[in-house]
Amino acid sequence: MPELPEVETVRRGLQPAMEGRRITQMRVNRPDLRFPFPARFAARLTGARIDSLERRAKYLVARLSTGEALIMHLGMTGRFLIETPEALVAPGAFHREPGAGAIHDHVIFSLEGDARVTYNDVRRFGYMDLVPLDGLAECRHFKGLGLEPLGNTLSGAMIAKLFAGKFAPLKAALLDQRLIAGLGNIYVCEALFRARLHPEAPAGSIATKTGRPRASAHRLAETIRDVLTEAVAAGGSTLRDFAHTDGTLGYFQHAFRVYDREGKPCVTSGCGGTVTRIVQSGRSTFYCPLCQKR
DNA sequence: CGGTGCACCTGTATGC
DNA sequence: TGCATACAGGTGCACC
Repeated sequence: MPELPEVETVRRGLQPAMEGRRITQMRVNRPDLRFPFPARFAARLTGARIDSLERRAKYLVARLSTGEALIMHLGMTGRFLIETPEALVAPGAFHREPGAGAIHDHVIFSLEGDARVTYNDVRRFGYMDLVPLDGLAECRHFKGLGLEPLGNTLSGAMIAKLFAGKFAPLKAALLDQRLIAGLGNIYVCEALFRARLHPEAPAGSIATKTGRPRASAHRLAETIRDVLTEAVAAGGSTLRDFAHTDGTLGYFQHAFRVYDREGKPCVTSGCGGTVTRIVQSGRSTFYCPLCQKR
């Protein structure tokens, strides 16, 4: 469930259960997720207080009282079950009937105040790591990460500078976390549609030869910001994997204009186009061939 | 170096 | 019903 809006939604859901609380017990049910857990993972977390829970791009970052940070990436199917005495379900978490299957529960945090947070990940593309707090930005996960699209650095001028001279398609450039960090397949499709830009156009085409922004670069910066802001406000998107959630996870999927709408009419009034699906670098791209120009 | 394609893993939907 | 195939929100790495 994990583009920026979904991760931010999860962060907000986990915050009350985790922030300011000490980890009293860790259960780690396997030696690895996508990567092996770091050495003595459970021991290094047990007894630590979580001073804050933050987000960087698609990562969750728990700052710990031990001088380390717990970094969590949700991959494709990572999600959290949150159980606290105050509420059995929190925004951004999934819900499960008591006693229901737990075969993909990989990590369980027990926290002060009888709170419990369970990390569940069917495909295990997610991972967790512990890194020193000092020099967090230089750790191997964050070094080389591009700009935060909801920060104050995203602008038409900045995107033009990043994309200038690139022949990779816009779709690929927007998915490249080294340039802009946090977009994924859904929100790239949606932002390109809103900016009326063709996903196969060369990334460099939004800039002049000298790297100055064209009008399309400004449009793109604005639509990225807009779609992410709206999605965060909606609590992210809930896709097929989460059909059995209780609905607290978000409803932005109802606002998709192109994603997963192959064969449906373009929503632009008077356009008359049909949403089309193509495959770019092995992943589905949805777009309107009439609205979106190269 | 820039760009592309596949591998990683499990579950579900679809078609024969 | 059974079985084969395609596809799914991500990304690290091998390869041209």
